[in-house]
Order: sequence, then structure tokens, then C-alpha cells
Amino acid sequence: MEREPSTQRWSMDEEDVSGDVRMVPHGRSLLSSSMVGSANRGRVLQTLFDLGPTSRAELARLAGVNRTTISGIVQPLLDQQVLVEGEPIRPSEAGGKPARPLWFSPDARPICGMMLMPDAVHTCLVTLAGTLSAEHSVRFPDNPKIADIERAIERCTSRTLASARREPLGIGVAVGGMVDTDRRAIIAVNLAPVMNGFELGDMLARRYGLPALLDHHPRALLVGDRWFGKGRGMQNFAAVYTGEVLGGALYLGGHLYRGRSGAGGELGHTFVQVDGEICSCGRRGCWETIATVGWLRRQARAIGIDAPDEINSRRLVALAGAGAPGARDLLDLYARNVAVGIANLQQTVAPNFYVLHGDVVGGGEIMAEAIAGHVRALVPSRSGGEISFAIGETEDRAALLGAAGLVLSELLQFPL
Amino acid sequence: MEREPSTQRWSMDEEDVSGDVRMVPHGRSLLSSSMVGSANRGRVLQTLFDLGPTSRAELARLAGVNRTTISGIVQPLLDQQVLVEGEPIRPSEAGGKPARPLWFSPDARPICGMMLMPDAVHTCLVTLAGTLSAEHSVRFPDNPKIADIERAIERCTSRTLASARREPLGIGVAVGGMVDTDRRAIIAVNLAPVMNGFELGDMLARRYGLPALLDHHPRALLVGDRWFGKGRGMQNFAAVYTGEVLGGALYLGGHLYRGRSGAGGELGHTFVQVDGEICSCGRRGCWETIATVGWLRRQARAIGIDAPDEINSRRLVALAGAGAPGARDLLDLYARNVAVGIANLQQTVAPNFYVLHGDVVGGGEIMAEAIAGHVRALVPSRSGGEISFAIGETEDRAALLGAAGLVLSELLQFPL
DNA sequence: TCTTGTTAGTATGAGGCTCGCACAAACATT
DNA sequence: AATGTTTGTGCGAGCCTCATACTAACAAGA
Repeated sequence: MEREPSTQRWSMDEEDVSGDVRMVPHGRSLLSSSMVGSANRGRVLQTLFDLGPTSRAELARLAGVNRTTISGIVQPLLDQQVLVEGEPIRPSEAGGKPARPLWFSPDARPICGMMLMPDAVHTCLVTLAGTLSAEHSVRFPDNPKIADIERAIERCTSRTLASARREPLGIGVAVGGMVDTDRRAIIAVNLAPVMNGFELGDMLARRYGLPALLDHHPRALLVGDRWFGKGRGMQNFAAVYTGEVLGGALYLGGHLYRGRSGAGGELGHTFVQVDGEICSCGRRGCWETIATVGWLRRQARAIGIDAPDEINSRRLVALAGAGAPGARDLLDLYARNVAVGIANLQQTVAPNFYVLHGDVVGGGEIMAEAIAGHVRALVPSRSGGEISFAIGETEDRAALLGAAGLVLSELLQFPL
Repeated sequence: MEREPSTQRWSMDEEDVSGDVRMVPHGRSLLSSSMVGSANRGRVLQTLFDLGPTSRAELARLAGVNRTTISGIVQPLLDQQVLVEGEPIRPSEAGGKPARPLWFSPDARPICGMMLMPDAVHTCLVTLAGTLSAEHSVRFPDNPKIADIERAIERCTSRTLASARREPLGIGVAVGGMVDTDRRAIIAVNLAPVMNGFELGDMLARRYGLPALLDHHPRALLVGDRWFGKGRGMQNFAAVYTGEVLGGALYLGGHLYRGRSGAGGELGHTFVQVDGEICSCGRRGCWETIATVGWLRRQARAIGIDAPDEINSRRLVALAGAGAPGARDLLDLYARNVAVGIANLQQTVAPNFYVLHGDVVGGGEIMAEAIAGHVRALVPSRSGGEISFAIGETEDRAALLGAAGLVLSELLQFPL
């Protein structure tokens, strides 16, 4: 019954804060026994995330392994207070020793989530159970220099980190712009070009001695959904963000999909209308030209809807419900425009499940159902089964959870 | 210096011929030491495929592991005559013991590749080094019944298998139609509906006692490219097939990507022209409506090109070279139409490398360059680096190698 | 109250795998 | 002939999972 305390740790390599966060196999490297340890630990934690509080025996059954294996994996995590044992749950009628469900300890090391937008920075702490705290935000001054932005980020982050009772596992950043995930730097933020080339990851790592991960906003939304939201437990799904711009991200085969240095998922600029309307990117017929609130505003103006500059999914659904002339048709057309791109995605990688983010969230179930109906009509049948949809968290919360999710993905998804 | 012969084997589980071929981890299962063995064996063989003949020491260096590890993995494979040691190669000026490169033995168990088309079946043997032999084909009678087709397949396969000196590792089938890869059955062959629902995999497994794997034609082309062709050693790339229809397949993150039960890669029916021409699938504006030889024939007729019903990429390139009126513009337009769909694929998953198959192969480098130029113009810059293109093998050879590649993928890609 | 059956979690030894080290074999150079 | 370099092979150590056996904690029934 006595156990030696283990020396195993659950964290990223802290010696290597500024370098490559992952000291992992990739390319042609082989596996070793110690990697099996890390990988299995990650998988057990992942199952726990997906299922909620679960006993060792149950975990062993689901994984198809021996109970002792789970005990061996889980015990060090209990010692480090990553996990805690919950109250015993009553056994079934068959009797037996009551199971002690395992769950993430509120005293576990938190994750720092950051959302970096062109005009402001938001930070918070996220527990492994998915609760937010210590939210702070700092707006940038007008026409900021990069030093102003650095200062704002540092002030915001420091406030949040001051609330952490234990050292955070890392800092995840959702960036409203293009990101080089390998270099952990910002490539371009359209509305704030001063940030272009900003090596935010290295700055945070140096300043706070924590691993820092960047990714662009839609991808953060996806991992947020995966660990804390509607994508929980999914092996394949996509997140689609609509708003002023259009973005998306893919979770394929149980892994966040990133193309080379973070390319891929630039769905807004796929063609759906060769030689169609001109897009902000200079090309013609991008999906973005027909499935953003910009398009919605133009159409609303054209058919004479009240206050067309303030139209969005929420108002459109309300107007359609109230029977405003043309609103119902416009809603249907907007939904179809969004659906066209999703149908293409379905035909291409068949994730079969979509979490909707951004503007359409305001439209609620009515908007989601309208989109879903069109997608199902646009995709030939028997292309891999049912297609389902979910509505994401509200905007800021989704992005902050997602930012934290970036760190979790790195910790849990030992890339074999 | 003495070694005990090993009992390890390199093959799929032969006890389980009719059931699920892979007795492997999936979903929430954990890793074990024996899986590390299988996985590493697969990885070593994969690097060997990618690099050509390579010594143990070199393999160890590339994988970043101890030489003894490679020796331990490789020795059983030598015992089983999967691999052979080549002639010693001269050491460098620094001296040292000459290295013995390892390569696939010509006496290794071959793979049976099969291509099943609406009107005929082709079979052959493929060595691990990628050489074809024992090619046979049998045409089906007119208006065949399923029994006729079964008989033809059996006759063809038996002839090929009779030439095998050792028992093949398995039978891979490239099917010109929709396939359920899990059930190893044919879902639908448009031009031969009699095959719909045909459980070919189980039939072959029962009849020949060999593992049998089915996949649809474009996906077979992809794995053929991956193991034996232009995609050798690639971690991310796509295969695109154009002809009477349009198809594609994806290799992402070092793995063949299949959506649920083999969906995904139905690229022909992605929208590139909302409300465009009507497609054979009944919807409007599919990529297939503007990037197949059907479109090419219609255009050729419209602009008065000679013998428009016999136009294809090969003739079009020849006509354009000869200065036939309109041919040059038509070629450019055709290339752009093909490029549109590829650009969408690049924006979505960014494979960055494309192997072209089917009709465009006949157009050679000129056609490929035309397509490449358009894709590069259509994809916004800095979306993940250079995009490159290659031309696949000729049609039958590509499909047969690909069919064999299906079996190899299963053997090498131990799915962790 | 005592016995039987069931389930949860733990200790222990066996077996697989990779790793580091030491060593023999086979070359080039001086 | 001596020295240095590289390849490939035993051998024991360390890490991991697995099967087995055992204790703890409950329900149901006599």
C-alpha cells in the first residue's frame, strides 16, 4: 500500500523556454520507452478531458489496458496535484468497492490565455477544468508604436499572472492576424501593421520564463472547442469563423491540423465563384466576398432594410422573425453562402462536424439550422454519414479558452 | 557475434484475414512496448523506402537513435529475407569499416496489385523495390452479372498469384468507383452498377487467404506516388486526377488522409462557380464541370477545333505547339480551370506539393507548367512557401503501383 | 451477523524495447 | 607496422506495460 513518490513531471521542458518547446520526435525519429510514458500520460489526460471525472478502472476499460497501468500513470499526477480523487461514488447493485473518480485539481497549475487584437490585449487564467479567472484587458493608444504595444501586453499579462497561485503551465496567444507558429512570431496584422514581425512568443518566454505559444484566431477557437467546448472528445471537426473576415481551422484524425509553418485553413480565400466579386485580397470570387457581414450589409442596403450598416446575424434573425420584408430571404441567402464553403470543406476533408463562431453565433439555433440545412442539401448523400453543427462560445470567451487550449494541445498531444 | 534467430514477423496478422486487418490501437487506447517495436520497424522500413539503400549506421544517425537499436530492428527482417545486405561500399577518406547498405530483397514477399474498372480487371505482382511483374487482365462480358465479374476477377488474380514465388503480403485493389474502406466493399461504380455493394475484400480474403484492401482510384494513385513515385519521402502532398471525372486524395502529416469510412477527397464536387453549369451529380458549379475532358471537348467544339471529340491534353498541347487557332487560349483556360480547384485545396490544407494524374499527364511538362503558373497566381503569397508539381506515372502503371501501395501503407503506417 | 459475490485499487515479477558502453572487424593514412 | 576512423555486435541497465495475486470496500441473502 505504500508508494514511493514519483519524479515524473507533467509540463513542458522548462530548461528550453526560449527554444523549441517540443523536445519530441518528428520526421524520421523512432520511439522509445520513455516516449511511451509521455504519450500515454497525454492520452489518459485527454480521455479525462473528453469524458469528465472518471475512475481508474473505467479509464483502464476504455483504453483496453490493465488497471495497474492506469494507476502507474495517474499516481504521479495525483502527487503533483494535477489530478485529485473525488468522493467515492456508490457502486451498482452488483456491489463492489466504490470507485474514486479522478478529475483536474483546482490547485493544478493554470494556463495563461491571451487574445491579441489590433486594438487591445486581453489575458486571463484558465484552470484545467475550463474556468476563467483574473481577466484583464488593456487597450492600445491610438497609432501605437511597437513599444507601446509591448508595454500594454506586459502590463496586462503581469496583472493576470499575479493572481496565479501556482506557476502557469504556459501562455497561449490567439492572434487576430497571420502567425508563424514555428517561430512564434506575428507575420501580419492587417489593421495594425506595426505588429508585423513582432516576435511575441520569444518576448513572453523571456519575460516570464514560461513556454509561450501563438496561433491565429480561428485555430485557437478550434482548440478551445476541442478541450473546453462543443468539440470535446471529437476526433474530426472543423471550426468556422465568420464576421468581418472568414476563417477556419481543422482537427483531423485526433490532431490539430497545421500546414507548413501554420498555413492551411485560409478558407476565406477559396474560390466559390470564379470571376465573381472582387475580394479584399485582390482576387475574384473568394468565399469571403459572399459570406461575411460586409456582404450582408451591402445586400441589406440593396433591398432597403433599416439601418443596413448595423445588420448582423442577430438582427437579421430578429427581423425575419418579425416578418420584415426581404429579411427571411436574405437570411436564407446568407446561410446558403456560408454553407457553400462548408460544403466544399466537407467534400474535401469530411470532418462531418462543424462548430460555428463569430457573427453567426448571434443568430442562434435559427441561423445554425439554416446553414445546416443548406450544407446537407449541397453535399451529395452518403459522403461519410451525418453532418452536424454546433454553436460556439461567445466571442471573447471562446478566444481566451482557445488560447489556453493551444498550450493544452501541446501538452496532451505528444506528437508521435 | 552469434545471434539467435528472431521470431518477429513482418506481415499483417494472418489469423485475422476476414476480420479487421489492423489489430491496432485506435481511439483512446494506449501504447505498449510491443507497439513501439511494430511502429519503429515500420518507420525504419519507411525511411528505407524514402532514401533507397542505406546502412544501419546511416539509418541510426537519421533517426537519432543508437546503432544497436537499428541492428535489433533490422536483423529479423534480414532473417525473413525482407531485406538484404548489399555489397560493401567504400568508406570515405577518413577510413573506417565499409558500410553494408540494406535494401529490399528481390526474394521478399511481393504484393498483389489489382485495378478494377467498370469494364475489366487488371492484376500484377509488385516487389517492395517497386518492379511490376506477372501482369494479367481480363475483360468483362457485355452486361455482366456479378457472377461473371467474380469469375473474371478470380481468373485474373489466380494467374498472377501463380507466378508468385512466395506468398504475397496482401492484395490491394484500386477501384474505379466509391468504396467503403472499412467494410472493404464497393459502394457504387457508376458505369457498372451491378458491382454496387460487392464485398470484394472479403471475397478475396476468403478465396486466397490473404489480407485484401480496397480503396478508390485517386487514393490508390496517391499511395503509389508516396511509396514508388514522385511523392516518395513526402510528408504532405496531394494527388489530383483529371479525366472524364475529377478526383483527388491527400497525404497529410505523414499519413494517408481518409475521412469517415473513406469520405474526403471528393474534390470533383466542390463548388467553384455558385450557380454555374449543371453537373452530372445534379448540382451546379462543381469543379468537375470545368476541369474534365468533357468540358474540354465542349469548348473545342465551340471554337471549331478539328475532331473535338478526340481532344485531350496531349492533342491540345500538340495543337497549341503547332499554332492551331484558339488552341493556345484553350490550353490556358483549361489549365486555369484545373488550377482553381488546386488553389482551393492549397488554401484549405496547404499540402504544397501536387502530383498530377490522368489526362493532364499526356500534356507533359507544358501542361503541368501551365497549371502550376495559374495555381501560383491564384494563391496569395506567403501561404506556406513554395508550391511544386510533378507528373505521375502513366495511367495503368500508376494505378497498379498504387494498389500495391495500399497494402504497404497498411504495413508501414502503424497507426499510433 | 456471517457468508458469498463483485468491483476498485495495489504490489510484484516477467517480458519488450531502447540506450550507453565496450569491443571486434575492416578500412585509410602515415 | 602503428594510428585513427567507422561499422556492426554483445551485454547490462532503465523504462514501460502486462498478468497474477492480493487487500479493501461495498451489496445481497441466509
